[in-house]
This record gives sequence, C-alpha cells and structure tokens, in this order.
Amino acid sequence: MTRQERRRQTEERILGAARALFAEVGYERATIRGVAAAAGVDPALVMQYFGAKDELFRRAIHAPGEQPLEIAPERLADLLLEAIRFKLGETDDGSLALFRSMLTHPDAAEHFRTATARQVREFATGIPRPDGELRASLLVAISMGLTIARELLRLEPLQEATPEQIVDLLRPAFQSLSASG
Amino acid sequence: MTRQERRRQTEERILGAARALFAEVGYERATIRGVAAAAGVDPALVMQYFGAKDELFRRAIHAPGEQPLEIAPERLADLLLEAIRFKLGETDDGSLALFRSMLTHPDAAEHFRTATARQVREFATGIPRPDGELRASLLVAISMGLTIARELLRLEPLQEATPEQIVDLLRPAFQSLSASG
DNA sequence: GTCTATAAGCAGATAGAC
DNA sequence: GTCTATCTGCTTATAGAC
Repeated sequence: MTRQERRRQTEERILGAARALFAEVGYERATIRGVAAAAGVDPALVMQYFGAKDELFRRAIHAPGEQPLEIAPERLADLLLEAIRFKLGETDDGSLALFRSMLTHPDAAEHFRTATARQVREFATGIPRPDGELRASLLVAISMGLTIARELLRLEPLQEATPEQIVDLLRPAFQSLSASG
Repeated sequence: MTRQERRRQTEERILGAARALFAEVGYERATIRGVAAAAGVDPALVMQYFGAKDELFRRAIHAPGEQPLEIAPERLADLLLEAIRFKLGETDDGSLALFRSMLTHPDAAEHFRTATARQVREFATGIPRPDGELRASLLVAISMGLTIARELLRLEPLQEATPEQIVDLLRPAFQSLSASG
C-alpha cells in the first residue's frame, strides 16, 4: 500500500468519525479532539488534513452525491413517499449531521437553505400550478419534520412504527399536496 | 415602586432578552454576556438572579401556560389547523428558543420529548383507532416541521405565504390523518 | 445590591521536536 | 509525516470591593 493510499484511508476514517459525531451532538458540541479520539488519531493530524473545524464540517455534510429525480407529474407523491420509505431508518450520517446543526450553525443553515431551494424548484416542476412552489415547500417541510422527529428526537411512536406504516398514513397527505389539477 | 417591584421588573427584562437570544442563536451560542448586554445589565447580575445558564434557559423556555385542548373527535383536524394558523408568524420566543436548541442541547431535547409525548396522548384521544398515537405523532411532526421551516430556517416560499394559504393546503392532509373511521 | 476583577476550564489553532 | 507542547481567546462562575 502506497503512502497516498494510507493517507487517503486515514482521511476517510477521520471523515467517518466526524460525520458520526456531528450527527450525534451537532457542530458546537463536537470537538476536534473528540473526532480524533473516535478515529484513533492525534488531534493535530485532523487539523493537518482538514485545516479547520469549518472545513471538516463542510466535508462531512457533503453528501456522496444526490442525483436529481426525473419528475413526471402525477408521480411526484409516489416518488417522494418511496424516497422517504427508503431513507427512514437508514439516513446517512452526512444528512443527519446537517439536520442536527442547521438550527444553530449558520453555515449549516445556509447550506440547507440553498439545497432546499433547489429541491423545491425541482419538485415544483411536477406540480404545474400557480402555488406549486408553496406546495413543494410544504412537502419538503413535512419530510424534514418527519426525519427530525424520528431520527434526531427519537419520538417513540414514530421510532417504533415501520417505514411502510408511516408511508401508508402519509400517502393521502402527499397526494393532496402534489395533486396537479 | 418598591425594591421588590424593581427587582422583578429587571428580572423580567433579563428573561425577555434571554428568550429572544436563545430563540435567535440557540443555547450554545447564546452567552450570559450577550443576554446581559441585550438587557442592559451587568453579566454578574444575570448570574445573581438565575444562578446558572441552565437555569436561565429552563426559565426562558417555560411557556406562559398552554392549556390542554378539549378534543371532540371529528374536530381535531380543524382545531389543529386553527392553532397553526394562529401561531404562524407570531410564535412566542419561548417556544422558538426550545425549537432552536432541541437538536443540540440535551436538556431542551428532553423537555420537548416529554411535552410532545403528553400532547400526542392528548391528540390520540381524538383519534379512536389502533394507530391513533402514530397518527397523532405524525400530526405533531408535521406541525413542528412547518414551524421550523418557516420561523427558524425562513424558507422563502413558506415565509411569503399567508397563514390562511398554508392552512388551506394542509387541510386535506390533516383530515386524512385525524380521520376517526 | 451592584459591579470589578479574576479564577478555572476548555476550545481551536500553531510551532517545532522527532 | 506524526505528535508534544503551547498560545490565544472565550466561556461560566465566583469572591470580594464599593
């Protein structure tokens, strides 16, 4: 194994530890020292690799690549529900880190706002109505609320329910919001 | 004006400043110094009155008293929508402070969980079904997501819309979730 | 009663030894 | 290349002067 490979490997380990810790306690309470300890490396090494805590966080929340959905109107509700069903229970740490910190860390809030704005515009193309963007925003807000309540706050009834149960109950709500006519 | 009155008045001013600051930046980033500056008093005075930062936060999020709703089944959806319509745009700083910090401050998370559990049980009495608690949880999660998205993250389409517009769009969703049979 | 001064602790970041 | 030691800054909290 070359030096470059080794370096890349430890960098990935640090990034994974950072993602997990940011997801668990948020930006403020997560410390470089804590990340280093979780990754089994020296705190100075983390700084060496990532330069600053901000940069580490930026890298941690950078999702592995969310490909935009092709949206056929009349299908939007089902697509969203399917995405929710898939994500519930196995949301990646990068997304959770972003959710966890977005209310208290300005950079995280900004990142979420721009990512959401793009998603809203995308969804809105599937809702050809004057208030399409508002409807899309509501769909996003509902999905976000659900993830926060279940994965971050761990509200009991939501955590015990299966993704299928939840999706079934939400279907009428999503259909009414994404109805194209 | 007696000493006691004066003291009570400054205490209220500090508490108001604390509520506003906690609501704006969350528990971690809000400092005693910042609260004191906003209230126009000495930082040491804040400590004198409230003892510790935790206690100040505890007092700040203690809502002025939310009376439990009497729930007639078949009316739950309308009651909730009315509550949302009323709250949107004028959510009190105490609630916002709690929302802002609940993802990153363990005490706030715990407070929210217990308050929510009570609310869920309450709503569930209006949904006489085996999955009543799950449905009630979804209603709470949706309301929470909406408040967070609009008041805290300030997502544009949601902030520009009127409460009436939002409530109208959500009505079918709430009715399907709270349908009693 | 109110404020000044300071203690004590922990954070991120840096310089330099090995 | 990796780690030790340290610097600087900020926080809560306290002790004591006025």
